[in-house]
Amino acid sequence: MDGMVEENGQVDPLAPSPDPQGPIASSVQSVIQPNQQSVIQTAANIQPMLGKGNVILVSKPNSVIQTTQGSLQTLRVVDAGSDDSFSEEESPKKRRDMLTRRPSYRKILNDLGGGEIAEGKVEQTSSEADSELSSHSIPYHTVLPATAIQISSGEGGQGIHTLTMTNSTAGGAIVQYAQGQEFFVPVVAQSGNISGGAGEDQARKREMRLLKNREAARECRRKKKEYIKCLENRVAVLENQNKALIDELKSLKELYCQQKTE
DNA sequence: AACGCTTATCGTCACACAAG
DNA sequence: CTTGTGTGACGATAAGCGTT
Repeated sequence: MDGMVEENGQVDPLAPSPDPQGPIASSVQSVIQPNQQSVIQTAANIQPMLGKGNVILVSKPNSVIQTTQGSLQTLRVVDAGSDDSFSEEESPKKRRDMLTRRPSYRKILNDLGGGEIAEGKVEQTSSEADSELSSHSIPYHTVLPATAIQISSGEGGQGIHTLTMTNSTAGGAIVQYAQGQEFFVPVVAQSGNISGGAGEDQARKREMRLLKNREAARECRRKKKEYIKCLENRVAVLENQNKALIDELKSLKELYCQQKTE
């Protein structure tokens, strides 16, 4: 569990881990209902799900973190603050926005302080980038290993960054890198052909847009998958809660009947 | 092995929306 | 208004699987 519980009750898997050691590798995804006692469940093979120093914000005490092995984990209850909480009197519009609109990728990046990609982001290996670029007929050159240059982008500065090449063509050249990976410089114009006409410029822009959109689509699908996992997990959690409440009601009824007959 | 079906994944397009 | 981004929709492709 490396996400902060959002004010709308969802655990944002993209949120930064409070653990300074970085995100936990597990991918527990849970949904916590606002203003109610909640249960966080983990998959059977994921434990411990909370690293030391992780904080979960819930607005109700007595919430439970439960694993499928039946073990409970201590939950540090922190006052989430009234400003961020999801009050019952929230306007329907705002409430709907909160429930239906997930934070944009840009906002997530801003929240992360400068471009940390979520832990689920699959870093593009050199071979993948190779096939990616070659499959779209963009010639490229391997320039140098990434370890030769260090670029700091604040805490957790990892992920794909876009740099602008000063000696590039008007459209600029994209330099993508991932930690430990190589740099690739897409060559969109052959040497001596840099001053190409408007048609080439259009084609270059289109190529850039397609490349960006391709990556955006990937990211979008990844987030969508996580969101669906969250919903599925929520179903499981609510079913368990429902079952527990039914059992509790049953035992209370029996107890009541026993006392009544005595 | 060949075929058909299902499912997952990917790239692209079109559109809505936010920011400048 | 322009530009950039996120996402739904659509088609193409590959992989897995059962049937013949």
